Amino acid sequence: MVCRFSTRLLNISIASLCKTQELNKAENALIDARKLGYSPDIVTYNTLISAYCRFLGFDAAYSFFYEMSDALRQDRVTPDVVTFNSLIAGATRDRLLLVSLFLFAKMLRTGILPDIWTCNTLMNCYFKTGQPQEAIRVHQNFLLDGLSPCAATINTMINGFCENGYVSNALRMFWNYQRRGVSLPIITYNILINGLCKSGRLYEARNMLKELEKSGHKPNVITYTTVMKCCFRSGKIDQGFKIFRDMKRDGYTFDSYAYCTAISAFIKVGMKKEANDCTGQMIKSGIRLDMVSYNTIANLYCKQGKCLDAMSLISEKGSESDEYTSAILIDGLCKTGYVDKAVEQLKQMKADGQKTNSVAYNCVIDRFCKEGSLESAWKVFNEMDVKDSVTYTSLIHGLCKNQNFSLASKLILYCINDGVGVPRSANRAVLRGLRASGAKREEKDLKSKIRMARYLRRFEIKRKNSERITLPHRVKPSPGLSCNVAGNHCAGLSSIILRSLGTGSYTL
DNA sequence: CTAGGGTTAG
Repeated sequence: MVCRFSTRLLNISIASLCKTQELNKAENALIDARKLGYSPDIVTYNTLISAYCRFLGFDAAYSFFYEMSDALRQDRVTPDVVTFNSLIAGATRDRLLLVSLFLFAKMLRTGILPDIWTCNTLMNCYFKTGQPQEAIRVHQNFLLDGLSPCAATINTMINGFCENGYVSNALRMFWNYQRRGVSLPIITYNILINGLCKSGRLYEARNMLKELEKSGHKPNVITYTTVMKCCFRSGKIDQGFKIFRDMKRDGYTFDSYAYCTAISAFIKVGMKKEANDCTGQMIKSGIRLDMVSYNTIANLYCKQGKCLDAMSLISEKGSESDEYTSAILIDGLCKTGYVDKAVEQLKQMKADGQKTNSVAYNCVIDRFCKEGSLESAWKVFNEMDVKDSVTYTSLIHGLCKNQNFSLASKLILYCINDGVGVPRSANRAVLRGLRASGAKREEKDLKSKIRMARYLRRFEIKRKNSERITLPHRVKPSPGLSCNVAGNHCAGLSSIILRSLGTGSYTL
């Protein structure tokens, strides 16, 4: 009895240390507890594994799991379905599809029955790696094996559809449940509002918000943050700030998502005082500042011309930084006249083997263009392996500034052929230049091509918005692939693994 | 334990 109580106490302590991201302390607590003769159970280990996955990545979690295998044996603790679900979720977070599938196979082989959360996590993994068809297949196979979907299953599907551009499938699923009188949690509404906003379907997003209110839910911080962000990205700036003020008035607790959304919008529209005040509030509120919060603060510093402060903020804090951090700092350097330093940083990034950061490159190219150093801009341009709309826009404007309208015109044609859209302002600058330099025929030609491309794009958006995945036929369990787990035939499941892992290389 | 919102460039 005493022992059980101690284990629970240990688990609670470890869980709270994990929550505050004090993983070293959590692990030490486990080590100390074992020395003192307390016995951790599977919950203790699961808590640590999922915290490792979340904060340090899958590799760290898996090494921990591996290093702990002796301890697990000594404590007579065997991994359970939660252990594997957590590991699979960790692999999913790092987009390691094959690792997820491998873990799933290992789980079945160990004789642990998957549950509905295994299904949710595997589906999520397929959606996140851009394979909605396979996600649907997982779903069907799990239902076939007798598991019933839970709310998270529906949410994972709806969200996965939205993320992969099949908002219509998501909506259809939502209305199907709605019609059957299934009450869906607020998360479902938030997912749909976000999906509709991001695909530019603002009218429907608005209706979904009304639908949420009809359902009896009260919009939460996430709902408001989603809608606020949607306003900013669609240019309804005042409406966005109104939501911000309403949230404050109604006493919603701001988290770092809400703060960062508002702060970034303030910065973008040049409301310096508000940006500063809001940042001050965020810091004073005592919420834990994560990487995105630091990126946002660094961006504020840079936009105030204090990019050296931004750099020391990031380096003081030590560890975490990502491609946003580099882009923010490099842009800061460019805009305060340290282009050479920015170029140095680009080289450093490449040397460090970081994944290509086109935003950072775009910042430098744009700076060179604005300075009129077209040659330097081309040099950076040629070092990029993925060019995008912003890259071309900067160059087009740069070329126009240098009176090289025919090359600018060629770039626009190249973009049209490649399906890369550039803003109207870039098109206009080139057309104007061609006209002024007397190239009437070229101007007319370009104009009609731009018009045609615009028409085709609108058409494409319309088509895409109504696109739906057709569901595959139900897969019949095939006895040959049957994987008998504790008397349960996981036929559909094993076929998923075999299909994805290829033939022969893995035995179940 | 596992699902939803936030940060960069023209």
